[in-house]
Amino acid sequence: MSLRGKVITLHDVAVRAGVSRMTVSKVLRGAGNISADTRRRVKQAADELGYLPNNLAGSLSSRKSRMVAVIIPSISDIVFSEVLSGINATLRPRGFQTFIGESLFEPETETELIRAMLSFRPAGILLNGGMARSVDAEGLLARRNCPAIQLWDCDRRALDFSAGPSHEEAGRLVANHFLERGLRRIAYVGAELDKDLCARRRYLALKSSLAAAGIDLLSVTCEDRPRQAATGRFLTEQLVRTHPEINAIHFLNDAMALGGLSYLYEAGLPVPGRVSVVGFNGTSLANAVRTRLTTIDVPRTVIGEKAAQALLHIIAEEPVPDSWQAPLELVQGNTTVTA
Amino acid sequence: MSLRGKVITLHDVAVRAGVSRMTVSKVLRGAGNISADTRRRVKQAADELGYLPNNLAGSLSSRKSRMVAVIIPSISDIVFSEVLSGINATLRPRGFQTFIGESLFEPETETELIRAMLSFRPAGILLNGGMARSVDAEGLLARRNCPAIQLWDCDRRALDFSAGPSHEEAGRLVANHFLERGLRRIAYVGAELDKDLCARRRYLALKSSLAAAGIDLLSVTCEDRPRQAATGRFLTEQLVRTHPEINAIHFLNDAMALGGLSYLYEAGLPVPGRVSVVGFNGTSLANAVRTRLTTIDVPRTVIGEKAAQALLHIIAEEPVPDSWQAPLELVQGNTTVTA
DNA sequence: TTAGCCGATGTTATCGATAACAACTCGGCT
DNA sequence: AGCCGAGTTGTTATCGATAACATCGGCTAA
Repeated sequence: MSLRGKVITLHDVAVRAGVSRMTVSKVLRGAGNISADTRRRVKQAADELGYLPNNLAGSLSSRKSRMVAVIIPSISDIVFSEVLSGINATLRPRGFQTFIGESLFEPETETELIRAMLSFRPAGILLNGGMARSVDAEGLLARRNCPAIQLWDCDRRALDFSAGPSHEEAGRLVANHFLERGLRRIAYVGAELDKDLCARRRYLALKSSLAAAGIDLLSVTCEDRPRQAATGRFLTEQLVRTHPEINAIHFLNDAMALGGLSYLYEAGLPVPGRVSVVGFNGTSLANAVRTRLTTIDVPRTVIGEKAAQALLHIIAEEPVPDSWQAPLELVQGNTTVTA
Repeated sequence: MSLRGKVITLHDVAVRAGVSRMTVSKVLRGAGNISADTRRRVKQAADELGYLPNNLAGSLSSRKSRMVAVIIPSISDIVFSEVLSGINATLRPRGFQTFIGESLFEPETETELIRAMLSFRPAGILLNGGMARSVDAEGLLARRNCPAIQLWDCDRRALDFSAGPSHEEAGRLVANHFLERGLRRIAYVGAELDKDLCARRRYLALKSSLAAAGIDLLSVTCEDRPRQAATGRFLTEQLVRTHPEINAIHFLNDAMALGGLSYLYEAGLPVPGRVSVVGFNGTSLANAVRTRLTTIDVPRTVIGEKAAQALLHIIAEEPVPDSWQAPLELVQGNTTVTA
């Protein structure tokens, strides 16, 4: 704490403006009835002194806060950053500031973040559904004193509100897409399914939908590599080497699918002639040029907006439903044939 | 604030454990001399009640905190997320929690974030250098009461410590790379240079290095599109249409370079035969497969680590230098010819 | 025996704000 | 004149913790 000079408090502003601390507090919060003249003097004094309110004291006293905690698994994953931008777009104009924590899909890290965030008594907390949650974290959330909202998962309702897609529906959509095109030698490529339970749910839905059609889904996954392009490429190479008969692949997300595609191109396996590919998320759609990946588009920004709106309603003590299910759209690209 | 039952405070734990509040406080912080028996009783009581310390009160009273504020321009930009992971890797084991804010390169948003973060009296604040900063933000930082560290910019020393590359050096490196290969019809492609002052500095260094060699740099930029692949592609198309003579392009970052490359391939312009391409950051190196972009690799994670280490030193009141300059390496790929 | 010290625990004041209510001014009305 | 109420400002208690110091047995050393 390199203190540079004296810390300015309400008291200093009050002395300078020639009023009481309470009056300063009211002016700066815009509360109560204060004469225009006093308001001006107080504001000027605060400006001149460079007064910065101490939120620790303010929130402690009022038992209110305009801070919203958001805990996401990975800030580098475009999916979550777009959800976040929807959240920010909704909350900032209402005077709330979001503080973000990154859990890296680690339950212990998530638990520590929840503890750290809740101990600042935020106005609300938004966290990602569909990841393993520690017993401690469950306990913290059970005794929370602010609204809590689940993001990215609508299958498993939890907390005060859930906003996200049905991952089971996503798995079924992919299954139907393959089946409609007569593809029967199907593989799934993913990573970190022990951590990303939403992805796991998509996988299981795909598997069981195919099983219902008498098809056995081959899965190639690993738990110790990130859910990214390089991993998609690596696993695809393994898959093609060991199971050359495969003619359709569903990837955990678009990033992995693009990595897989790069290998397929290089290996001279025509897409979709020889192998059909489907991703998930729709993050690739923005930059799609030569390769337009067939994928399931998820309205990422809207999910953030809906979650934030629900939070605002709960704070305002207005009734809200228990969830919002994000619509999914299977977008036909050129990595699978048109039906 | 959906309060669920009573909020548990130190008082409740104290009553349950049959000791005073102070004793509970000491036990839970691991401070002072408390008998093993008392410690056990207090911990058990806290567990049973599900006690969660109120950081607002604690930090207010002790004037200390283990929260570190990090404000980055964009959480979706891999560059910053890797810097952040270096920060987290260093701070978390030391018991600090980072709270992240996203400024979107907007000075007003950054100002509000600085205000919001500082009003919680963090143990330190890390912010991105090289973006336009409002007068208000400068004022807030000037009167801050915690160490402040600048990330990603080492040319313009500021705050208590700066960790980042010299963007001027980067510009010169690219200029030399082109000159050594006899390339003289050179263009720069970038976006949002009014916001991203580091990129602007690289651009200016490139421009003046080339000018010194008698070469006029052509620049194709736009201020209202993001610094991403799609923009790189769009601008490259414009560039090629209007200036077909160009035979070397430096892009603001790797993402834009990859976008540009996708257009060059499609347009049938061989790389590097017809056009040489250089990026910046090194983010593409991880996933590089067919196309290995020539780029300047920046040790992104290390920058975060150095910044965090400096913060820890300052907090411990140990002396630190005023900056750490990140080494830059121009990595030869296959988008420029080998010298 | 008794001063002195140590480990263990409690007491009091304080951190910097806000809630709730008290008090005061002033003009208008009866 | 005296009362009322709107508008304005101040007083007191409180939020939930920690710092600093006080207290209190018991045990050691002179």
